Amino acid sequence: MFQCVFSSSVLQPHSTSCLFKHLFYHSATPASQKQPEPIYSKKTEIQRQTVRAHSVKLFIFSALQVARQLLLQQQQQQQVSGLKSPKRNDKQPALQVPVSVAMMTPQVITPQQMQQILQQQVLSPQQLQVLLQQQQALMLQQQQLQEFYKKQQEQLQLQLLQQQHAGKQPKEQQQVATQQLAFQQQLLQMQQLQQQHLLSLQRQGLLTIQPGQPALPLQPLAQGMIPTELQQLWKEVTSAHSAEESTGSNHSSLDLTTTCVSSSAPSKTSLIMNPHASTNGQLSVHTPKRESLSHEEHPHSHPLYGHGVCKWPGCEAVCEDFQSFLKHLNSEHALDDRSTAQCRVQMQVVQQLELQLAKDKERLQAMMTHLHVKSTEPKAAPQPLNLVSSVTLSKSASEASPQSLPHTPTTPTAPITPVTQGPSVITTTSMHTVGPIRRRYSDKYNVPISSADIAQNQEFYKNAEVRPPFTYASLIRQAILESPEKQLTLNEIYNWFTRMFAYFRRNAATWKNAVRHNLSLHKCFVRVENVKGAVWTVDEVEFQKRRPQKISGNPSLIKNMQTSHAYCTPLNAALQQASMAENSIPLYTTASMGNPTLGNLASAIREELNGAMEHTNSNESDSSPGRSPLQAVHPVHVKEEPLDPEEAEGPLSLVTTANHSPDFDHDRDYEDEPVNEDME
DNA sequence: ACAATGCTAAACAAAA
DNA sequence: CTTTTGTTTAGCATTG
Repeated sequence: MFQCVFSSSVLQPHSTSCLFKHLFYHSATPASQKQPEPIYSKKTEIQRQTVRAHSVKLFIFSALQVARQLLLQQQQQQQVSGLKSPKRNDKQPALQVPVSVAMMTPQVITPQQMQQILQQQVLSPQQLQVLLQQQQALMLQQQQLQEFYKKQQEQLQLQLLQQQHAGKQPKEQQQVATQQLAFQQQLLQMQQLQQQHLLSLQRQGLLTIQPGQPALPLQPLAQGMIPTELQQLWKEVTSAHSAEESTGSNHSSLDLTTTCVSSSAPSKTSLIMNPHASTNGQLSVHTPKRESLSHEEHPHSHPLYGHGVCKWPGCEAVCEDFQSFLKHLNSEHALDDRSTAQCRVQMQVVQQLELQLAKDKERLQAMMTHLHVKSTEPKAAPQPLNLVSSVTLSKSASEASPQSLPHTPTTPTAPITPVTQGPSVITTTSMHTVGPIRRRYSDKYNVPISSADIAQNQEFYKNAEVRPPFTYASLIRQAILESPEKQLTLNEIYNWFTRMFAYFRRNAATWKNAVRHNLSLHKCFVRVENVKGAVWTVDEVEFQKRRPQKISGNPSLIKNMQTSHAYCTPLNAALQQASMAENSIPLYTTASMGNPTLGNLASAIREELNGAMEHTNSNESDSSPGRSPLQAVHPVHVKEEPLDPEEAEGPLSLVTTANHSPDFDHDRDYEDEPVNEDME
């Protein structure tokens, strides 16, 4: 009965590596829809275009870097000149500030546009991620500039005041004026770059500007995506685990850099990233420079410093005093690819945890509601409500008065991402509850992955409407083999699909047809007449027959594997192995039982409540079959040497806390669930 | 260019 | 008669 909560069908964060190109094999478009979504042909086109997008981004980024440096220089000079009490005309500042706020507002993709992209699944996850990061980086840059600009204005005011009392120094004034001009030019340049970016997106057809929205015009910040929304969207296209833990990643270095490059500017992101949200220094979004600055006042409260140890993820360098720590911070964790990569990973960690917590809280609430428990849980109760209300508001609010609720998930019109996560609301509170995570990820360089990861990942597919990267045949086989009798009726297979994958809770007609089609088509599925009808079984020999072909014949899977096995959480690896190396009969263990951790405890309990723990298959299998976890981190685009098929034969545990309750979804009819994938 | 594979759509039939 | 189950065919995309 609790399963019904899955219908909330929330897109969870997941790594790009988890969202394989394969996932986008199909559009989720119901047959009834008039406009068939772009599928294959567009895909290659987009891939090509993404390269262009990349270069645009690179361009923007480098321009931003230049601008940043210039600004820093300017700032220094400004400070110097400020001390010398430069003078100005009264009119000057006003004239020199033609750079309006609007101008500095990021040309971000609107939520609608983003949602559209997400829904159409036109972009690969990687591409989406890139886009999002791009947008985010742009905004952060702009916010930084904006902040600096404000400061500058204040300084000018100050100078003006001083000028009233002091003598005049036209020279200084001119200098300042030129600096101002330069600054404006930088801003202009940035603006143009952003427009270029947006234009390119449009040209590529990735963005379709809605009629109501001005094409290029500067949208007020509130209309664009606020950082929290970006975070949310990012969450939707990135995964639970640390995608590219790129110590050695050079390909994605750009992405990484852009993501965190300028989070020093106070922004709404701080709602999420606020170091105060984390007491143990898990969050480290601020750039080192900034940190050193901002924490000089509160020397011993640095979230990255504690017990004489640098708490930068994966660092743990010993620093006797705070000063040496600062030194270490600036030298070892300067703004470079590595730091930003780690920063980004940390963001993902946090986001994933936030999501997880939010979801489980919501479940708890729903459970309690269902059981008519007068909730006394102080924390859990209010939040779901909060979220719900925000969503109900969002539709009208986001369009009517965008600025009214800045942190509302200006929701995407789509049913795809219903309620569940308010980006910022939960975050701050939730952070306190999750201690161990940082360690987990900081350790990940050399620590084998635990079954918790696996369970977590399965949860992912259970809850995120992401198409599993497996063929129907693999899934069907999976379902059948998981059953105690190794046989299932068609309906039971259906139920397994809907139970295990949120994706299969919609478009039932389509995928059920596919299931039947596969059952009939493949010899490996054998229909066995039964007393009560017929059940389907798997002819393992037959199945393995096709296997070698499949390895070479399903390159998408291989590619997925290549990209994922290095840094993807093990479940993905395991699942992929399951679908790829189907030579080996996977060992089905309930890993979540053996090692109930934060991530899967709730689900374990849930399963238990359902009385689903019928079989504890003691087929002991190492959840992470001797494969090396994440030491090597590779960018998505990097082609790695093909995975050795032998390696895939290792024992793998597909966590399946099987719930064979036949009336699994009786309370919920997934059939013909209204799918409004099109934007209104 | 071709074959193999996978997916969707759809027609059709038999059973429930 | 409707729905479910099962079979089959066709067309498209991707990959090697």
